[in-house]
Amino acid sequence: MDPAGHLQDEQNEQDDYVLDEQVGFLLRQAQQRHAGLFSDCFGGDMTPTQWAVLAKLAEIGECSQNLLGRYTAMDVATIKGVVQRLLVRHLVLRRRDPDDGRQLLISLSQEGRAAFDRHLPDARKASTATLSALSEPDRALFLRCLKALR
Amino acid sequence: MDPAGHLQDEQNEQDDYVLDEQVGFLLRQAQQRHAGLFSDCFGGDMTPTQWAVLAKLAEIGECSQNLLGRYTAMDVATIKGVVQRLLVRHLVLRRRDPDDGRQLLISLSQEGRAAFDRHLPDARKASTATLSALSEPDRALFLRCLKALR
DNA sequence: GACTTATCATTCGCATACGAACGATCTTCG
DNA sequence: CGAAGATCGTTCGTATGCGAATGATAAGTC
Repeated sequence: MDPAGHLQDEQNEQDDYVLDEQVGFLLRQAQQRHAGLFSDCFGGDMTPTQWAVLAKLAEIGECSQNLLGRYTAMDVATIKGVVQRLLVRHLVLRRRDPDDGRQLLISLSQEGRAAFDRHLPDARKASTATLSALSEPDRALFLRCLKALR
Repeated sequence: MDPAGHLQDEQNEQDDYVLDEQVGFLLRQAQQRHAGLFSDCFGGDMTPTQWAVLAKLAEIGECSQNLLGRYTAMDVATIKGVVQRLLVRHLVLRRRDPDDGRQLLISLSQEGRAAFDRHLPDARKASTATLSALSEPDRALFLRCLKALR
């Protein structure tokens, strides 16, 4: 009786784990795909994280490095490296907060503002290209879902 | 009434670029969230990529390192490192392909198989936890969308 | 004012990720 | 057979990403 083993608790669960159906695995691949498209649209000139910093600075203006990291979803160690690389390229400015000796204030340089303006169309292209496989209503729902599991 | 406020630049319809609405930015955060949940579920014992290799090997059996990388969506340089770390932990075996001197054949060790069996419930928990913010129908649609933009 | 706690930045170590260059090996074709 | 091209694995360099430890500074408490 019951040779296929429908013992609802154990082996049934064992067999239906398919890697290609798992959120994490799909999320990783989706991000890889987006990173590739992003690089194409930007001509390899900038990474998504670097762009995120520029875009956030353009949005809110000067900001402490720590807060900037929180706004752009980056660890303190990560934001440090990203800012460092943007500094080398003279796209951002860094100064000590005169009112709080702990903080570093980061802002867009003129070059950084120009880079933001110049690449804004590329950023839109990257977003559009990434979602191109989805229908218009699916895109909206997909973005809502993504935000929900943030 | 100029509800958008004062116009400091020639902004307007160009400047509706909001970082927090972009797919790439949301994808990155979703993956960060999942990585954290995954680590929690696994007790920090394994990374998502390492688990992907184990799960794929459990699914298809012995496999060349190169093909394994393609199945798990990893660059040749990446899969090399992941396999190396799994080798150190004795979770996988590696041997030269007797029929093709270029290839390395990777397979699960007994320990690796045991680790897979032991962690399978954790993997399910991680997937479920990641999607916990979505309704049941939304989960299915979300996964379909993720697969579509792979 | 002195002590405790909190916050910020830096650093280290480890683990993905990918492009590019390289050598070794297999396959194909002339 | 032998040269050309394809495939596989390795290595290097660069860029996220995170946990943990450390030192500097600020804020809160007594």
